[in-house]
Amino acid sequence: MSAQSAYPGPVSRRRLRVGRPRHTGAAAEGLSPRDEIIDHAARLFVGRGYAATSTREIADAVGIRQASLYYHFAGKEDVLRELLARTIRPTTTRIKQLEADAADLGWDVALCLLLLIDVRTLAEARHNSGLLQRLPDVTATKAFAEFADARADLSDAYERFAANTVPSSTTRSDDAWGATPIGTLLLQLAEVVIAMRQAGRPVNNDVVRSIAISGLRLCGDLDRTAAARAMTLVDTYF
Amino acid sequence: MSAQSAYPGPVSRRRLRVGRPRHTGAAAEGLSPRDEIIDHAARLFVGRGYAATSTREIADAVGIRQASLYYHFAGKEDVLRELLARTIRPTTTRIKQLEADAADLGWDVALCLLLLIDVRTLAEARHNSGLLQRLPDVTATKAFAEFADARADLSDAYERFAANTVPSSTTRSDDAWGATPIGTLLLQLAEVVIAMRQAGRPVNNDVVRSIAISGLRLCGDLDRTAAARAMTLVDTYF
DNA sequence: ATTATCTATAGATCTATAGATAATGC
DNA sequence: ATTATCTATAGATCTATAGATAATGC
Repeated sequence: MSAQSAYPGPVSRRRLRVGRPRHTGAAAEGLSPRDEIIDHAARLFVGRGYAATSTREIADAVGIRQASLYYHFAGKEDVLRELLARTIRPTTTRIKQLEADAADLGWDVALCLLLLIDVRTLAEARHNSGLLQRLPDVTATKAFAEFADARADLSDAYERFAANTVPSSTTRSDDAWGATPIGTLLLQLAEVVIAMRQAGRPVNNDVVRSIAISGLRLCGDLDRTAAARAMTLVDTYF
Repeated sequence: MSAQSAYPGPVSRRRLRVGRPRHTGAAAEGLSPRDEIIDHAARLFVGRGYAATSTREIADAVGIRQASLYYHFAGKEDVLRELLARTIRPTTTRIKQLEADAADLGWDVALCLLLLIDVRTLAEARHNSGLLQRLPDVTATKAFAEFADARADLSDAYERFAANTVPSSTTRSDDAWGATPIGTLLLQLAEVVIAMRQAGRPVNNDVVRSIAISGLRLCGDLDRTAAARAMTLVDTYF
């Protein structure tokens, strides 16, 4: 109690940030300014819509002036671009590694791992930003078109993993899904967690496991051991 | 061929509309101006989002000036209000009649009829406007709050019909749905056609029948004859 | 007279840019 | 010097209102 006023000690140690202070004293809660913006934008976009959220509302939430956003992002759509990218980036960045490891792991385990990484990314995002790709005001943007390309690459990866999991001739029964590629179905399977979160249902570990098992079943593989093995490995990849 | 030029006969009969002509010659295609606005607004709201669609875009699509919208609607949100109302109005207006007829029809048939009217309303709307109630920029409006009240009344009606269909003590098994009322589940069952339309899958007669049967199953009734009977009656109510 | 449009515009945004400023880093 | 903010503002919307106008109806 006596020493703390003698010198600028740890008590007043919030002065670790370069740059002019914010007009609200409010500093980041451990996040970089960029991540702060992303976080508040995600909350507002998901809660009120993309087009309906102004850059001013985002800035107010962060505690900075509207114009200060433009130091970190080229514009509102650039914020959206980053948000959309983050919903699949953890998955897409691990495709190569999983594909290389698949010979050792088994393609069925690798496929489950891809699904699990995808599901957990969507499930653990703070604000269900996976929802954004379903909003018409989002799908009308250029940023979405770029995201759609990246998502198509992910769909292709699912397709390759599925093709290696089970001989293609025995994979599919031509049913109501028609000619929809198995990769598309697997990606949509992962994305059911978006609807679950929207409905307010928690995505617990049982749900995550069920999705992995269902993914194998879609490929015609009824063995559950691969899914169980993937569940034990997912943390090392994630 | 000879008499038609002698007097202003049916050939030049497009001059049946009162009011100043539109700057584009474009007259309505059989619709009232109000319905024209509703139709184009639905297409644009569903395709690009509510907040992202300006009143000018709607007016341009209709072929009138932006300000002319305000003769027919109090504002943009009033257009949304009418669009949302139309997604349940055919159903809600028939609740009383169905409830009165239920003693004769049987409550199971009446329940199926309510579901079928609901489903066909959503399925046959030109622009999948049922989707609007899921968009964040829509749910943030006052118009949506009013719609939510009306939709809650519909949910209550489903609840009553379900309660009369099967003795309540045997109705539900307490499963993953927890304490969700059966009326809520039935309404959400009807609304699956929104997602089906969004996914581009056609909502044919088989789908409609399946939904009626599923509704009875949710109530614990495995008899299909009530659903079949409702299918034959639905056109007389719709 | 009534109806359904039109023109013109006010006032409130909203996005983005230009340039100044107040911190820390070296 | 660098970084991250700030202030001020231009220019482009966007919604809604006021009042004029060009049809038909009576």
